[in-house]
Amino acid sequence: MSDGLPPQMGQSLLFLTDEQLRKGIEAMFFAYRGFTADPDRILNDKSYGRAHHRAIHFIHRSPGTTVNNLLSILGVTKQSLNRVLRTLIEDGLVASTVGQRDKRERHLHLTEVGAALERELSDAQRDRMRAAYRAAGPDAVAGFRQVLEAMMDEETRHHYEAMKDRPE
Amino acid sequence: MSDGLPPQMGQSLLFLTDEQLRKGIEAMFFAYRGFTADPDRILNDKSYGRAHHRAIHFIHRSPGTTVNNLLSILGVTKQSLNRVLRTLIEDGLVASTVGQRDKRERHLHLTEVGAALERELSDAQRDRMRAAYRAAGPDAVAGFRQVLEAMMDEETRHHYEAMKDRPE
DNA sequence: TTGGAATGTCAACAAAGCTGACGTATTGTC
DNA sequence: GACAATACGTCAGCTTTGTTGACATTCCAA
Repeated sequence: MSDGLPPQMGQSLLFLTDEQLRKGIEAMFFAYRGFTADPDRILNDKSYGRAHHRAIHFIHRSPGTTVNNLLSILGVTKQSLNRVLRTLIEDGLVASTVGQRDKRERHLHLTEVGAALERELSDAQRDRMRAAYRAAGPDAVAGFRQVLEAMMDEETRHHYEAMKDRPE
Repeated sequence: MSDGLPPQMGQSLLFLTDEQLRKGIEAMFFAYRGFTADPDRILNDKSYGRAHHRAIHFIHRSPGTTVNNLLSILGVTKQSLNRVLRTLIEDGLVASTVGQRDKRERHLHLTEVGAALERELSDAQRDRMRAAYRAAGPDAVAGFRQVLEAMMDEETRHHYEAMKDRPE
C-alpha cells in the first residue's frame, strides 16, 4: 500500500503528518472527557463543579498555599476563584487562616471533610488512569508524559515542574 | 537511593504507583490548557468560543453530518449545540440543508468562510502539537496515543475510532 | 389514518469564566 | 510617619456554554 509520501520519509517522520497530528488532537479531545467523567459524576451529586475539584486538588497538593498562588496555578481570576472558595469554606471543606508572617495572606487547608472528598475524587480519577496505564504499559506511559509536558505553555510547565516532585 | 518499594516491584510496576498516577493526572490538566490556548486566542478575537471550534472541527471532518450525529460526538444537549450552530449559520460559516430522504434532518457543511476559519484554527493547534511531537519523538507519540485511547469511555472510543481512519 | 417516536427550535435558567471598581488591612519604602 | 504597593474580598454586570422544559414538524408503523 502507498502512504502518498516520498520514500525517504519513512516511519521516522510519519508521526508528523497532518493526519497523525489530527488523530492526536482528536485523541486529546475525547480522552479529556474520560479524564473528567468520573469526578464530574461525584461532584454533580454534591452540587459542586469541576472548578471546586481543581481548587480542592491543589489545596491538597500544597497545604497552606495562599490565594494568590492558587490563582496563578489555576490560571483564573480571583473573582472566579473566590466564588468557588467561598462555598468550600462555608461548607466546611476548606479552612482559611490569616498568615503569620504576612497577615494580608490567607493560608488554605483542607478540613477532614474536605480531605475526604479529595480522596473520593482522586480515587475515582486514579482508577481510570491506572486502568489506562495498565492497558498501555510502562513505555507508553513514559511517552504519554513526554508529549503532554511538551504541549504545555512555558509558564504552565513551571507550575507543573514545581508540583512534580513534591511528596504525596 | 530507595524508592520505598519492595525490591521485586521494580521499574515494571513503578508506573502504577499513586505518585506516578498523580503526575499523569496533573500533566493531563496542565497540558489541556496548552492544547486549547492557541485556538482560544483566535476564537476570542472573533468572539467565538471553544464550542464553536468543536462544531466547526467535526463538521469539517464529517461533511453533511446531521445535528443528531454531531450531538452524540460532542456529548452535549441539542439545545446547547443549537445555539452555537445558529450563530455559525447566521454568520455564514455553516450551511444547513434539509434532508432529502428525511426532511426532519439537517445536513451540515462548512462554507468557504467556515472552511477558512477551520484551517486557521487547526493550523494553530497542529503547530503546537507538531512541536510537542517533534520534541518527544515517534515512540513517545505512539505511547501518548495508546494511553489516551485507553482513557476514553467506551462510547467515546467508538466515535474516535470511527473518525480515525477517515481520509482528511 | 392516526398516534407515537424522532428531529430540531425557542425560552429560561445555572455554572463558571471574565472585566472593572472599590474597600480594607497590611507591608515595605522614601 | 506618610504613602505607594500588595493581598484579599466583594459588588455589579457581562459572556460562554452547559442544563431542562415546552413545542413544532416530520416520519413511520399499527
